[in-house]
Amino acid sequence: MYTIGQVSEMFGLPVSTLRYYDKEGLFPNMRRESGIRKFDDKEIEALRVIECLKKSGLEIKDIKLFMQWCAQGSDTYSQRKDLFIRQKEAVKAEIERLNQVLDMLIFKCWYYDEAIKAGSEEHLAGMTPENMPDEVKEAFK
Amino acid sequence: MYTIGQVSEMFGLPVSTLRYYDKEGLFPNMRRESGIRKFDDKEIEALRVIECLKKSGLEIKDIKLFMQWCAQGSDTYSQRKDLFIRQKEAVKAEIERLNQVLDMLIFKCWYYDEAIKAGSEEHLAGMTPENMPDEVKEAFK
DNA sequence: ATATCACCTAAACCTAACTTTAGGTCAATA
DNA sequence: TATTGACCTAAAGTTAGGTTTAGGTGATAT
Repeated sequence: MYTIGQVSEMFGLPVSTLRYYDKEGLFPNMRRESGIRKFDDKEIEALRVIECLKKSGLEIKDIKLFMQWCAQGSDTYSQRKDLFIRQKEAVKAEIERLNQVLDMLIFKCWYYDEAIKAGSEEHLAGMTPENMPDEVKEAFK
Repeated sequence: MYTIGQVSEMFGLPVSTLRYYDKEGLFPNMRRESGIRKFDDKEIEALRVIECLKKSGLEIKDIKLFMQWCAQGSDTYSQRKDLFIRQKEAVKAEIERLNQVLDMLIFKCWYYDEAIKAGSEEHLAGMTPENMPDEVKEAFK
């Protein structure tokens, strides 16, 4: 059982953010004592899941839905599982996209390395992959 | 030499977005003919870089800076390279973060699989890694 | 000749996810 | 007793990255 200030410390989140999450319905049936929020283990675990789902790209309103499913009990297991499957695929896709971006960035680092060495970019204009180090070739498409 | 409509098609970006980028200074000294924007190869290449830097998490105002460096010539090679190095590290870090999120999501998929099989979550409360498949263990921390 | 189409601008609008502000309660400390 | 500190609310403000609107120009198709 923690106060909002303690939870803020634990998670490194501003108090205002926790209040905002609560207002958005991310902690359905959180306890209160004379108006003051009491974060139980259930809310702490919820917050961990919130952080995870947020990082996976889910919006607050959809996280709210998930939390409502949790409050509804075992009838919603498969909806919850499906959500996690969707987010899993979304994160996989995002990682793939970022790996392509990474290739391009690796190429650009090499490109400017060469440009700095030569003092100009001119010789880099009609470049073919043969003249590039292996790690850079991939990025050339 | 392309019109804004052609570039919109090529990149799958709304015309309004291209105008917005221009207004934000992402195409310094783009040509115009009687008021109408002309996208040359330089701008097309710029747009490719813009897409990459955006996906790497760079803000528009910093992309604008980069484009100004490009317009300034060879004096700014090392600043440009440093930027790409920074973004490369940022993307690497982001990929790592997402891999952790992915672990958690894999765990949750397994968790709800078990819960569905058993009809309840009760037996999952005091779980230790031994009872989990290999791919799931990592996510348990 | 008129209507449509692609282009233009400035300015208002939009959305998500917070953050800030202004004002208030209550308990403990100086 | 007065003030500090942790909590509360409702409502307004903020930011990034666009999108939409309203009004205008000029070339081509009917």
